[in-house]
Amino acid sequence: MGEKYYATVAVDVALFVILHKRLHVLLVERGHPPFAGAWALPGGIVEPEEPLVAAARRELAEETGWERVPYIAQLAAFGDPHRDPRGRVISIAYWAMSPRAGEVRGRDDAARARWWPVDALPALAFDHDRILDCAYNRIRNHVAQDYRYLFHLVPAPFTLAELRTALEAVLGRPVNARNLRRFLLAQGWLKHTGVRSSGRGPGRPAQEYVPLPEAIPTSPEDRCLP
Amino acid sequence: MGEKYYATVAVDVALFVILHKRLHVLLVERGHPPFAGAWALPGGIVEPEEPLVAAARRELAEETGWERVPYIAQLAAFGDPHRDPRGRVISIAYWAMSPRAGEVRGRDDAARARWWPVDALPALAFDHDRILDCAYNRIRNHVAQDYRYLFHLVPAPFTLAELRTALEAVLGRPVNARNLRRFLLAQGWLKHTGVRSSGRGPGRPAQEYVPLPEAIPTSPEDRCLP
DNA sequence: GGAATAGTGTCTCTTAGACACTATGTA
DNA sequence: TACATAGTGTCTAAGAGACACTATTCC
Repeated sequence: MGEKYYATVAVDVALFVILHKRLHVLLVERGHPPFAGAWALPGGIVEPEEPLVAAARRELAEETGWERVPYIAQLAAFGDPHRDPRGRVISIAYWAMSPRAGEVRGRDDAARARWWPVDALPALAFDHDRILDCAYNRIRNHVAQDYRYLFHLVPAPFTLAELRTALEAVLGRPVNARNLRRFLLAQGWLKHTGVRSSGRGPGRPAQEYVPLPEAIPTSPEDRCLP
Repeated sequence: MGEKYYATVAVDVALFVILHKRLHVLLVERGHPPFAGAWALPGGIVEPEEPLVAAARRELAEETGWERVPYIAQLAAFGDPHRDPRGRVISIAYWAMSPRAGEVRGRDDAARARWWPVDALPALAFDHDRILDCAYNRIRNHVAQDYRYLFHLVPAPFTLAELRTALEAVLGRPVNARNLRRFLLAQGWLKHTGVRSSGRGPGRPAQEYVPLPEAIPTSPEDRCLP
């Protein structure tokens, strides 16, 4: 294998959050061609000495202004020969989750960044619709298989109802409250903080919980993926 | 994103088969530096106009002499800045399965290719031990979650005992024959071919089955991954 | 007959689903 | 009080695990 052929290597990131009881993803508006004015996943070129996941984190930080997202994992490589009209670009896609869903500032004042509900997306640049499809599948499957991933989507301390709302947002279907409660409490993942949330509208106040540190899934970064 | 930086893009493939009731993977002996003489996953550079999975298939065909493996899926991208001493090489790894486990011929007479049991591997070139670790995890998780993947590891027609042997090889632990049989027959995945295998040693001959075409998992190639 | 492999009957335990019920807050 | 949300008791059905049993072949 002689280094015969070179391609551009980029990263793109699908960052998911829960907003207004719905699953949202971060998109940025492109300021330059190609696809100027279209919405796209945050991303960019990998630097020569930069690990892939570091590039993903850097691009995310540049778009959000946040220093660190608590969970990020590789999604897949997208390398269709003509996915970028400028030439061959292989994109390593990542997916990430954050319990913070506050203001995001764009890369500069020209570029806008905002949260979009995953079930009402705009048209996307490049093959980002495919990437996002893939990422959405991934987060659903992961969360469905291990509810502990919810701890990265819901800020602690949380009530069991908040966990359920997040789960329903990710799965896109209602979840039986009784069964979820029974399951979560049986796992021993949660520490009960005597505190009760109250004052938020009518209804009985709920108990608040914090996840045990060892129950929080660690970010695989670029380690082995299941 | 101006095309500032270029890297070499390669593919590597972990092809799994069942051999002598054990899970094996295809490795090739490197003929040239770096890592001359060491064993490595089959792989090579992606051509300019070549889709990634096509490159993976091509490299596999060159190493095995087989035209087509029935299942191949993307594993992950490995892009550590110094994983290749010659410079920056991003490798897109694939994993594949085949029910054929016969002779493989090397790329040429100089390069050897052979099957290695996954639980007794030699030292590997580059970061291929990490890739293979990842691939082994992947096949285990996939098969454990959906036994239909076994149809790509066991040549049809097969007996339920053959399926069980393959499953045990992949999972690395014994599986209860009664429960597996009950489960498989309940799924309606199998068509009973009246044929009975016989003449192979002592014991009652077993019924033979063929998987229904719609029960055979299709190769995702580069479509969305779960 | 004995060894080896294929296949069955059936009990238990765990878990998910469903749903009616009670508890405690706000307006 | 009515209403909304939190939380409990409990029946049911499905599936996994275990294990003793029968069936059919080769030697």
